[in-house]
Amino acid sequence: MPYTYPYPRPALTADAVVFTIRGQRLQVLLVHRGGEPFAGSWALPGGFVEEGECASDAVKRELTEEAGVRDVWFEQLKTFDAPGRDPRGWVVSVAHVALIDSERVRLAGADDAVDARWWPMNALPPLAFDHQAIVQYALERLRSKLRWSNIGLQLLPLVFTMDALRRVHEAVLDDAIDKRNFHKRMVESGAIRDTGARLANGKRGPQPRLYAFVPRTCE
Amino acid sequence: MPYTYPYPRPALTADAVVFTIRGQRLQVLLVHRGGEPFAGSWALPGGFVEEGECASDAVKRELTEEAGVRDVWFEQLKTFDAPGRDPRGWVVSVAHVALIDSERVRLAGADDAVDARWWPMNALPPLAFDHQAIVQYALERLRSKLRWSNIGLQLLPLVFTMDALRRVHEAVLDDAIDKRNFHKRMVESGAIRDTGARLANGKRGPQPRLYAFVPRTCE
DNA sequence: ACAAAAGTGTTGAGAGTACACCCATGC
DNA sequence: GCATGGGTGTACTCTCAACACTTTTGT
Repeated sequence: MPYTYPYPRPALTADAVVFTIRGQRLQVLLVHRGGEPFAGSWALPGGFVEEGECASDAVKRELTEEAGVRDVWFEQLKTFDAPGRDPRGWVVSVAHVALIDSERVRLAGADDAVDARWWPMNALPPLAFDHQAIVQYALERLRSKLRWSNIGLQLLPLVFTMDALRRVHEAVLDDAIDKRNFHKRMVESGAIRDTGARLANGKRGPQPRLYAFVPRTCE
Repeated sequence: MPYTYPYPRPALTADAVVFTIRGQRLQVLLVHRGGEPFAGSWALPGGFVEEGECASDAVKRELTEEAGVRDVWFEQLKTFDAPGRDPRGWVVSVAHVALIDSERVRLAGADDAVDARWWPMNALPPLAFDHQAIVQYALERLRSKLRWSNIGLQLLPLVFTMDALRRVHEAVLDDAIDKRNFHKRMVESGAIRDTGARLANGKRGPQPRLYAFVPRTCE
């Protein structure tokens, strides 16, 4: 390295706000901190960025390690670097938002000595560092993206019923959505495709159609 | 500091894409690099973040030093951290977008040994590092914000004519805008206020009204 | 038969877009 | 008086929101 910096350097972490839908509620993945600081409290999954990788690589690593998932949609959210946000010193966090279908997740859980849990968005425990603010910011981003993109599909399996998709939107936006208008909007947007198959769910009523993503631009 | 990190740390810089309107064209502030790497080529204004400050403080410093302006609107854009983006090693940049009225600017210029210049957006020189990509990303952000916010006002002096505001939008979006529809939209949005005064510009035609910001939420 | 769930169409309001002429002032 | 630039209104289209009944299937 032919040039040098006479500057002090921050530690760099990558954190992820991982959303999913469980029980028709929007939930966030949190890990229980074992070590100081904030030992015993809950925090966003994340970790240090290593030299030679970028923050999004680090997020990919974290998601694989702590949630056992690959090929997850995520994007950079914002960098949080207020002085004093970490009592250990100068620690800058590149926060990300990730969306996953909860069915695909296998939390690291007890076997990995990592205590990771889903928490409903409207009943979060106290969070370490400035993670509360990060989660709020992520929620706003998710909501605004949901309104003008097909991002909601990332929270569902590859095929899904129209009602499931609508419940995802309702859970994220925390508001009721008219069934007919929603159906029309989704079909006309071209984002989803009728697979022709129907779900035999054994419930009363006709068997609901199964839809799939149209594998186009999603971001 | 009771805790330590056994991790290598990146250098942290804060860069700014500073937009202005000059000659009815969208322009970007660039500085001529004196030292290696990329000596002699053009780059975004920016510098290292110091311990105890955050990236946005660093941007404020830069804007004061290199453009002689205070109280400038800016926001965080995105963090760029691809390995190899800086030949000196591991350097992470928190990029920002800033908007200023070019009349307020006093470029550092020759007296400060900093060679800073405005460049029209559609005729940029080759840029150092990944700054080309940062500028493109900033332009997209600016355009999308312009469509649904009053951010364009930041590019004008405190009072301005309706035509000036429209030319700002046209310069940023690179598209012609209908005069009447624009006028209606702006007035109805409540973002601007007729000051009652008119501009005596000595040109033919009636004296144009002068408008001012309504000092509300701008972000 | 009845209860539960899925599917579907119309109407009205508001936003946005296209479009042309008159008036004020300087020369 | 004429050339330049500022200022304004209407009609159409499209999007979005409100709103209820019929059909299918399980019990």
